[in-house]
Amino acid sequence: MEKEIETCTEEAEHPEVVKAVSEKLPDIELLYDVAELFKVFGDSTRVRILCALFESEMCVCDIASVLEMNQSAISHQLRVLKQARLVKYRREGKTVYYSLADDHIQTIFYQAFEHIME
Amino acid sequence: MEKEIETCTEEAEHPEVVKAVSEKLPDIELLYDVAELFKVFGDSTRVRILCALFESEMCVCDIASVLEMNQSAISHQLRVLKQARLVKYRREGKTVYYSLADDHIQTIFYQAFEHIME
DNA sequence: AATACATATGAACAATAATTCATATGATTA
DNA sequence: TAATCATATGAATTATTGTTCATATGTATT
Repeated sequence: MEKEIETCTEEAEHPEVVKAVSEKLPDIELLYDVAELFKVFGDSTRVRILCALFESEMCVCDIASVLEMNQSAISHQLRVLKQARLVKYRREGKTVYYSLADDHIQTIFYQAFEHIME
Repeated sequence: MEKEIETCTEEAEHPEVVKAVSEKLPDIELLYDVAELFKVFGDSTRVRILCALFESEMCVCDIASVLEMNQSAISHQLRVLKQARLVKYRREGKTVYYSLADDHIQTIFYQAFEHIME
C-alpha cells in the first residue's frame, strides 16, 4: 500500500477511437434535452395518461377515474407533461380538457412497445 | 367547515368516455415496462453512452474518456444498460467491449431528436 | 355575494437513483 | 506467484421526484 491506485479513468486505451467518437457525439446540450424528454416518459403514471389521451381528449377528473388515482396526483403529472409540451389543454367552464400536443409521441411509444415485445 | 371536501376523484364526469378509454388502455404491466425502458433513457450519462456506442463498440475506459467521467460511474451505468438489455459486451483479455444490443434504440432516439428540434 | 365544484399548487414525506470512494474480481505478464 | 491493469461492485452520500394532504384559484350557479 505504498501508492495510490491509478485507474484508467482519464487515460484512453484507444485514443483514436476516443477522438473519433468524441467528434461525432452530438452536442451535450441536445443529449441533455433528450434525457429530459425520456425522463418525462419514464414514469408509469405519465405513460398511462399519455396512452389514455391517445384515445381521446379528457378532463382531469376522467383521467383520474381511468387511472384510479386522485385528482391531485394527476394534476401534478399533467403539469409536468404540460411543461414538456407533450399535452395541450382547453378550458370549458369549470372543466379543463387535455389532449396530446403532437404525433411524435405515439411514434416513439410504438417503437418502445416493439422493443419490449420482441 | 362542517364537512370534508369531496373532490371529483372517484366520480367520473363523462362515464362513457372513461369506460371506452379504460377498455382500450393497454395492459398496465406493459405500460409499466414502457416506463421502465424510458427511465433507463432518462439519464444524460446513459444517453451519452448509448450515443457513443452508435459510432462504434468501445471499452469502459474509452467511454469514460469520451464522457470525461470516472470509470466507476460508467461501469455502474453500463450495468443498468446491460440489465435493460440495451447493450451487450464481449471480453478480450482484460478489456471488455460494449456495443448496442439492437437497432430499435437508434430509431427511438432519432424520433426523440426530431421531437426536440421541431 | 355566497356556495359548489373542477382544477392547480405548495409543503412535507418517502422512495429512488447517480456519483464517489474504497475495494474486489479476473486476466495478463514479469 | 506477485504485480499490474481493466472492470465490477458494495456502501455511503446527496439529489431528485412521486404522492398525499391541505388549501388556493377560477368558473358557474343560486
